[in-house]
Amino acid sequence: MDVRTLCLGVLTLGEASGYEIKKKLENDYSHFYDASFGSIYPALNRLQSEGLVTCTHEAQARRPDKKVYSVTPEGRLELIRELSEPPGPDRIRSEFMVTLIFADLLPPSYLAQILDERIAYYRGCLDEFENRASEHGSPAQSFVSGFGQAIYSAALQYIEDNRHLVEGESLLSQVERDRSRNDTADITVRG
Amino acid sequence: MDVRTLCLGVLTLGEASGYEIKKKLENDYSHFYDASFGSIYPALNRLQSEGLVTCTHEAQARRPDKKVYSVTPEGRLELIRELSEPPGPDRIRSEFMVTLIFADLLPPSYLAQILDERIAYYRGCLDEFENRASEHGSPAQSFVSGFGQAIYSAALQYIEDNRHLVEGESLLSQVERDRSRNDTADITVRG
DNA sequence: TTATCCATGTAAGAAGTTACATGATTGA
DNA sequence: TCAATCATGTAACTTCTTACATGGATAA
Repeated sequence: MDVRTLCLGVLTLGEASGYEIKKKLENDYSHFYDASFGSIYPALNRLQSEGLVTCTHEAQARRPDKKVYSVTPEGRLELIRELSEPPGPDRIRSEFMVTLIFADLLPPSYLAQILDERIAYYRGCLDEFENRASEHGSPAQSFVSGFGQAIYSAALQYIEDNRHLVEGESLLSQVERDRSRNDTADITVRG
Repeated sequence: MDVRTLCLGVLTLGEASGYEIKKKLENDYSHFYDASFGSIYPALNRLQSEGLVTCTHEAQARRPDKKVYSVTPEGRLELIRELSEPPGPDRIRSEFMVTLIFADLLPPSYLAQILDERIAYYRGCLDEFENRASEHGSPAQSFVSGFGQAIYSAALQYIEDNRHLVEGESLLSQVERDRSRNDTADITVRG
């Protein structure tokens, strides 16, 4: 699976320009894959030279032509062929988790900070998932989006429940800190 | 975060050879990062030339010398400096999830197969986590391992509960199939 | 006897990112 | 006025993987 296949896939969901493909990946699928312009534009040119997509130029005032790509029948076949290869294992690189392996070397205040930031990040992702919940075209897309939600939700819960293991605090002081942090919100202590 | 930093980190947990670093990454941390020999060995040589690790040669009969690396005080400082950079976002590439986005294009039997395989994979990972549960050196390492467990557990549960969305089966036929699949095991239908 | 483990290393190649070039429009 | 959005593209660079070279020991 490379950027070429990814573009071919996005285009089967509807015609789009390179720019729009990038946005779609950022907004909808960035949790499972991403790509930069520097790889998308060459991929589209290659797909076109292979006859897997066609391109129509939309002239625009004082701006480069918008090149809108559509998948050809051969392109659709090629995508199916690619997707019929058994998917490789998920590849994850988490600097965050690697950092925590070495938590003993780092100051507790710094650890608290990156844990807080990560929690905020997951919360933001979950909010976005909920905002987009209505946009899903197919059940399959609901499945994929729901998977992301389930994972982030589990990650959030786990970090909240277990951060004391890296911060080296007693459970008691943990609860105390939660109390002061949430003093304007509901106070819930999870079991 | 690159392989160089990763090696430096693993070596702060105890001296090791390149080969042993690779094994340790495979066994303990492969869910968050991995690296091949082709990147580990050059990284170790670079760390040595930078004075961040030292190396002792253990002669071995009819086999290349085993080169055992240890972190120097400067190496430890350098690691702390690296880890003090705020960790970048997690990068995930999941061919599996990308494939499912386009489930509509693929035969249900194939989808069932890759879903089954993924479930088996998660089960295997969870078993391994449990087998290694006793080996954790520090609470921080328990945290990291537990995080992996929490994620795989959530992923497994989600796929089992929602696979009908991609397989296009009715919930009833789903339950029927589970029944026949588990006919020698406990039958539990999750709500 | 066949595969896997042990043990290090290099070179070629794949795949991607970053930075740059160009430049008007629109909203804060 | 400052940043972001729209819009495509190239070139240099980084980083890692794969395949190869070498080869005995050991377990199935």
